[in-house]
Amino acid sequence: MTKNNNPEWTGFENLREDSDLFPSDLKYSIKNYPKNEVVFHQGDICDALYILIDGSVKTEMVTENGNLLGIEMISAPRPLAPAFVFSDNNRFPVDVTTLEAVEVLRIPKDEVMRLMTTQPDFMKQFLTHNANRTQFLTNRLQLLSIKTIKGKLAHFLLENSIEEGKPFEMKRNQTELADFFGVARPSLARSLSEMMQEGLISINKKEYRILNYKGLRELLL
Amino acid sequence: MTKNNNPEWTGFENLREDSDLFPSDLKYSIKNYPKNEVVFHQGDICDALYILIDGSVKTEMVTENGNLLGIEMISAPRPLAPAFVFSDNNRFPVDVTTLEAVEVLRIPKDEVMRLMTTQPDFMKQFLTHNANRTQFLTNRLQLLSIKTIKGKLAHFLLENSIEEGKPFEMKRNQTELADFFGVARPSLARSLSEMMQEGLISINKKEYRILNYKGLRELLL
DNA sequence: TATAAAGTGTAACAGTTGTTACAATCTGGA
DNA sequence: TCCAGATTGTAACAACTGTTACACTTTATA
Repeated sequence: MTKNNNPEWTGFENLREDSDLFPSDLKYSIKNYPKNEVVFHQGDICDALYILIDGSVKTEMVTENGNLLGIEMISAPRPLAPAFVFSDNNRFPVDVTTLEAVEVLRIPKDEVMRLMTTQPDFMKQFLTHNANRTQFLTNRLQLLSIKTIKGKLAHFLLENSIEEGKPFEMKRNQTELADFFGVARPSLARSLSEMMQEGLISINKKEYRILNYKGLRELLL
Repeated sequence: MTKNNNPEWTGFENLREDSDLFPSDLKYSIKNYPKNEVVFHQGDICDALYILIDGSVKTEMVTENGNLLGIEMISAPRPLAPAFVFSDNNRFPVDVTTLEAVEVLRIPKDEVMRLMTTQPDFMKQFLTHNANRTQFLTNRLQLLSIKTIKGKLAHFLLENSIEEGKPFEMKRNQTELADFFGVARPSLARSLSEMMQEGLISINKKEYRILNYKGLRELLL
């Protein structure tokens, strides 16, 4: 679900050199941020296209009650909330926080519009990327609409396991996973340990393994 | 939240006549559906841009466990899941069901691409619309991440009330509202009646009124 | 208007989750 | 290596929600 090695948004690696995607006179600026710094706050005006060209960040949504809802972890190169450049209420929907030192490219809105109209490849990439982001959001919706924690876990684990029986690396710790699901951390831990006792899964540090696919799928019924 | 009188997507009212948005040789087709018919199933391939030009539909997501999650009600004119034309996995994320007799315009994907490159106004409208849809989805995410039913209700009511003290019309019945929140109908009814007894709101048929704004906001803390 | 269908109010109970608290373990950096 | 902070395991209890069932009311339509 959280593929960050997606090749769908390219052309930024060698930005300072020539690029097919960009005209040579493109106006842009670059800004650096250290580790664990907030790049954007939820609600900030989004008046330009921001592209993460180096490093990685996490995004999370702050609920009115102060609870966090983890959204995703993003590795360069990828744009940050690109859809919102063009929305009527163009504000960031999430907090963006660096996980390491980060470099962010900024292209003003009117320059983005120029790119859209003059560079069909850029436009296509932009459209496809936004479409995939929408798909990602509907996935999150589906996950959140599952009512039980075990159901969410089953959905998540089945979606993330590459192949039957093979383990995979869980990139989130329990706290982050609980935020991702929008549940309390001890509740998640309880569900995990119950599923281990039931022989559905095994966990060794960050290595998760599904032991009983059929049983997991039944949690979704 | 569910504004359907949004003027953001126009130019389809007089489609059969001339339109600034469309070249005269645009290839398209039109299809009609009766009331209570499924126009698209979740998972159907989305190989074209579909625009609702008459009538209204509802969209809902079917969870793996068979539960429904109501998404929104859409009135013409508006495109249906336009983002997904360009996604890598271009499938409808929801069931689309007619609420009345409906007319749907279909523009093939390559024609959409031609429009995007030759009609800047169409492109801008498309981008803005998709941006607003993304915003809508993040709003749904935020709503779903609120853990208590009363919290969801408070969020929803405060967002929908136009002005302090003035009532507003609730367009959904309890069953639909429960699906919208992703909760069970009797649980929603219980929360509603408790909030009435606590003097927070009053309900008369479809007319909802907030009696105590401060109290409602406290449910979000 | 009569009648069926849809929508609503409510209750009891089981099941799940949140909260809080604390101990145990792991991990990164001094 | 050692220590402080982060992460995880776990328990008891309260709070909340789901499930099921049924009566009542409203609405649509034959």
